Amino acid sequence: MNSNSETTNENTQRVSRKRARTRAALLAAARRVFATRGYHDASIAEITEQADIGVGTFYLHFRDKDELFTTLIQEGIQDIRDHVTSEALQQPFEQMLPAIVRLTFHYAYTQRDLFRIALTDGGQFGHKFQAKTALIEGLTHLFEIAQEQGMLEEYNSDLLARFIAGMILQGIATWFDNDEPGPDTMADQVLHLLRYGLPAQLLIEDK
Amino acid sequence: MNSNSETTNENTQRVSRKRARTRAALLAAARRVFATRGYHDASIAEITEQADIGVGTFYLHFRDKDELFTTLIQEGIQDIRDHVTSEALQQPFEQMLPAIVRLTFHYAYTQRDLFRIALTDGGQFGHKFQAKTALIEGLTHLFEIAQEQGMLEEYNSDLLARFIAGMILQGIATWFDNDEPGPDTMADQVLHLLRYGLPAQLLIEDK
Amino acid sequence: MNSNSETTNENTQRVSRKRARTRAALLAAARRVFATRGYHDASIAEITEQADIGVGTFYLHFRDKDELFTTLIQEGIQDIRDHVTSEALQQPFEQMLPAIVRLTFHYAYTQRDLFRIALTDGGQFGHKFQAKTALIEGLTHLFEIAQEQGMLEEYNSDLLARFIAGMILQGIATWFDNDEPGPDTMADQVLHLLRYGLPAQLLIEDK
Amino acid sequence: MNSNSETTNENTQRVSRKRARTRAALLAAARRVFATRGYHDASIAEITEQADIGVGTFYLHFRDKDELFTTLIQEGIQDIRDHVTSEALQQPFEQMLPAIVRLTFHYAYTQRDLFRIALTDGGQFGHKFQAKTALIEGLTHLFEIAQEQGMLEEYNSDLLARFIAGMILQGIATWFDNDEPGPDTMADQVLHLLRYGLPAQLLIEDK
DNA sequence: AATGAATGAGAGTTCATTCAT
DNA sequence: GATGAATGAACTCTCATTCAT
Repeated sequence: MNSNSETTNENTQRVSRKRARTRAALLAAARRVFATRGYHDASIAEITEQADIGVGTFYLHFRDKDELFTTLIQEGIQDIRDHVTSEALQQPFEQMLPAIVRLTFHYAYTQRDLFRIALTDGGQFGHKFQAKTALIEGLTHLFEIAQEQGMLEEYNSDLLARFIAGMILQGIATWFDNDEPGPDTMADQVLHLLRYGLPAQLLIEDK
Repeated sequence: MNSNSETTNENTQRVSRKRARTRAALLAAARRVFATRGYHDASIAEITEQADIGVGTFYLHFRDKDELFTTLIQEGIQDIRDHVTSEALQQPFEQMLPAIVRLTFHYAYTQRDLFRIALTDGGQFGHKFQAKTALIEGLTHLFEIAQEQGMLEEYNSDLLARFIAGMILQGIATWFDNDEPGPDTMADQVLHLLRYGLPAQLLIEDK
Repeated sequence: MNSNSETTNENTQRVSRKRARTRAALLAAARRVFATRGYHDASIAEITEQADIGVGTFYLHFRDKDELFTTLIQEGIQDIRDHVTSEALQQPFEQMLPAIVRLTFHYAYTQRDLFRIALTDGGQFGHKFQAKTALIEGLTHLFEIAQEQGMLEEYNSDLLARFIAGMILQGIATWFDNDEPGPDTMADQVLHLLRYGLPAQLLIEDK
Repeated sequence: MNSNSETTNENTQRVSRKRARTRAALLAAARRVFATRGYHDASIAEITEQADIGVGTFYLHFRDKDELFTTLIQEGIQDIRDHVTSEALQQPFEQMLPAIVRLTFHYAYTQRDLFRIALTDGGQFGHKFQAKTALIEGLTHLFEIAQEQGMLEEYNSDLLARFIAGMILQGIATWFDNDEPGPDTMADQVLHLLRYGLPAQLLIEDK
């Protein structure tokens, strides 16, 4: 009996490991295919072919193409978010914004293909999820704390978060065509702009 | 003969006016349909139906769906670009950046639906054209001139242009879900950030 | 202008005649294919191929396979019903039941393939429509009138209608395997049974 | 050895009891699923799920879906046939027809779901088996004996059997939508019609 | 020039059946 | 013997595009 239940257990584990491997193969293939073809021109057939599994198997793992796409993006973004969050939280509060900017550029650089997919095709998915949402939320949270401490009084913290997210995402989008400059330069430039702004001579307005 | 050629001429004009009206009806219908359905779920049939013309007629005006989309975006963007450029050029150089920011927000606000289309679905069109391209180019040009005058020495002007375009586009994207805050507040916040940056307390880094 | 509008009118008519021909070709092909394959094993591809039109064209005429099937049966049944009804109504009331039985067998014999389809596969369509419904309704109506005149007091008129419809349909079903005996013999036998019943010796019951 | 072979025997019995239970569970589940979904929309997956066994196990008991369906119907019909036959044979010949009619309605009423399946989907199975076949055969046999005894000379006994089977099956089909009236009333009405026929006033024909 | 019926390639999806475990 | 993940043929249906009228 003991051996029997152990065998069953082993089998269960083996089976679920196999399942997980198939799922992972699908996600990896989807990443490649979505990146080269875009969401709509990517066919399930091509994805399963690249993953070297049968078409029908796809539907054992994902309800449909939408769910595959959503899962791919969300798991990828979640992964980055987890890393960025845990590392940024090791910083004292004053160093957190630079940390977030640097870490986001850093991880996004290693996952440029995922961002290409998310930013190119993600918009079609009714804002349910978005690559940018996580970033905006994190920054908003940070700025709200800063406001409670009397800083940033002139700013709407949500807008501010969006602007900075916009800068970062535009920086990431630069890598879709060109791998240079790398994440460090990107972060330097963004942080310099945030710290010093532009020369007053460029910002004259008469009312 | 004279009268004959005049008649022909009149006919030609009438025909070309009719053609132009049909074309305009198609573009207007496309704008509505793309905005509600997105590029891929918009069908030529629905567009022609809304424009109250036959399906076949569509192909007398546009080679295919892609060309319609591209034309719609490009003409819309060109229109805004023309306005922004001509008005900004009336400013002295030092007031040009604020003018561009304000004017871009201003015109984009009146054309939110076009930007929704361009930013949501535009990414799929292999970077051939992009809503952001015009903006980035304009800003890059401006910053290059500033650099020639010895300003912005610490910045890569192309990157700087991208970051600021990113801020503006993210501001515009805010309007996809919510009409508030309006273009003036948007511009104020962006310009404030560019002028004063963030408090040094939020930007401490130890090396 | 006159000639112009006439031309348009002619075109419209020609086009709609063409449409009708295509639709008729589809119904005829469907009849053949459903008869040989049964509803579920009949594919749209085979039907359109037999009708010598493109697959897509099918969907200009029918929403889906269900609608084609339903239409096929209903138009066929309606056709028979119209004939039977109009001819039976020319009879005095007392001769109506024999007329209905004879006419139903008569027309059904010429449309055996349609009944094969309706009776073989029709059951799957949630009783929304049925080949038998028309017949049962007509008979029920007749028997209700007879009851108002004091006849058939021992009978439930709806049940009676069903039983007689059952006999007739079973007679028709006989032709699915064998063309003999023809409609006249069928009607003779049914009417003889209805008129004289079976010998009392076969129907003894002790309570 | 003795004990060993006994053990083997016990095991064999246990295994075959288990097998039988699994088979019965499959048939019961199939009955439910076919009744609610119809043959084509019933999936093996749903049947095995309801039977609480693995999909693969299904194929250890039945060659395919067709065999399951055929077996389900045939075993059910055979069961009724056995009961009806054995009970009817206890009657003297003259009472046999009423007995068959009553018993058939009686057993069919308790198995309405099976008849729904057989009559709704059975037609698709190329007349290999049919719910009605058994009934028609039995009646034909009866009428042939009656004919040998000089009765029913005006009738074709096979046709007569079909007509009466048609009445009974139509009566049973009434229960698919409505549980009323019960089997006794059904039998009463059928037997009354067979005994007395319809009033001559409804059956006038002029030649 | 304008029309819209017709086209058919190609998509997503299902499910009876197999077979390694 | 029992399992259920994997399979892939086959299906229905869509829609950009064509072309006879």
